[in-house]
Amino acid sequence: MDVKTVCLGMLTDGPASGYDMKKCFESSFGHFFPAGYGSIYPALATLARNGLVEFEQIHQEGKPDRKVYSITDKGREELMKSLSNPSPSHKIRSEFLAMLWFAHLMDEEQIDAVIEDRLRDIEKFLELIAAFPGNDCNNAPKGAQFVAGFGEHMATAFKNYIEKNRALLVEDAEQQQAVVAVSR
Amino acid sequence: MDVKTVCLGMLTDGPASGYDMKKCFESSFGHFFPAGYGSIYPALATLARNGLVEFEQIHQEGKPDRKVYSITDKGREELMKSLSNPSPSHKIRSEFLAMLWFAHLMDEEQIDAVIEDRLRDIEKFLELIAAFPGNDCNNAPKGAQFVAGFGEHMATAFKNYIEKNRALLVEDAEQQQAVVAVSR
DNA sequence: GTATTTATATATCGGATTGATAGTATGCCT
DNA sequence: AGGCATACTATCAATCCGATATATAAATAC
Repeated sequence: MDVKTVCLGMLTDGPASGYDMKKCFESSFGHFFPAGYGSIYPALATLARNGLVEFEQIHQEGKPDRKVYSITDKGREELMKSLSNPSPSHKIRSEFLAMLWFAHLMDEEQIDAVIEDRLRDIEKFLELIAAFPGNDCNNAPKGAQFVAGFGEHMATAFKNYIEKNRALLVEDAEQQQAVVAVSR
Repeated sequence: MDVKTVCLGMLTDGPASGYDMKKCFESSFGHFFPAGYGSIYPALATLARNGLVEFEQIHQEGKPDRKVYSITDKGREELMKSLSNPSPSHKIRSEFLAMLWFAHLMDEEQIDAVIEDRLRDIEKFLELIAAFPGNDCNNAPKGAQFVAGFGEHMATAFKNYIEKNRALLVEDAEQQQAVVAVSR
């Protein structure tokens, strides 16, 4: 399940260009599987080299050529093989949490700025996902609904946790000794 | 806030070897900022080259030599600069969600296997974090408590979401049409 | 009426990260 | 005797990330 596999999966919904896929990554996959051009184009090149996708070069007036990719039978087979992995990963990479681990080295203003920035980000994401009911590059809402619901659920949990526990970070050292457990 | 910066931060708590830091990444940072030897050793080499850390080679009877790193004043300065970034990132990379997006291409058994595997993972993580109150490589509990609490809170939310919504994934197409929104 | 931004499209590059592997020595279990 | 765990170091290929380059048209701003 790398970028190649996700591209392959997107193509089961119909042919698309690298540019189309980038948009799909932004709108639908962005919050749990981000990918940029630097991943997508090399992935498509490798897939084509291995015969898992094929493409047609389409000339357009006034716009750059499009390379429209389609999945092949071999590609469909490979995709099914990937989907049979029973232990797909789920990883977080958070500069936010890494930074706050060292909150004792920061001053209050810095901590507040970081927290407020994150809250804005979450709010923005919740708005984005609210205006997004099974609309775009994949019309099979079964998994899409589950994943969108997941995003909303977790973003809300994130927000709640920050709001209830941010005070912990700006307490001074004496008070802090009295705190035994993180509030829940 | 890359691996270099986190290593620098760890060293504010006292000198340590690459091996020590790996253990710290496993026990404390693993769930939100994973890093392996392939990241840590090059990071330490670069930090040393730039004078942000220094090290002492310690010979041990019966064991391989240890390279014990300490942070320098220049390193402390650099760390403070990193901690002043007001927009640290927070990213998820989930093969799990990417796979379930394509649930309509999978059969029920596969979906169940993937879900059960994830639930086991979450349970394992919750046990791990329960046996972990401000113990190891960083003795400043302010941020550590916040981060550990975060891990527990989010893992619980994750588990709850799966349990309440997994049925959505194995409904057949007709039923699915009747579902309007993801339950909350 | 010109300037800037946005949209459409391709692609590459340096640097960072991942996951596996390699090497070397001790001790513990069966 | 063989295998595995622990304690240390380190590197390599494959991949990924973020920024950047290139080009043109349409839309919007000033």
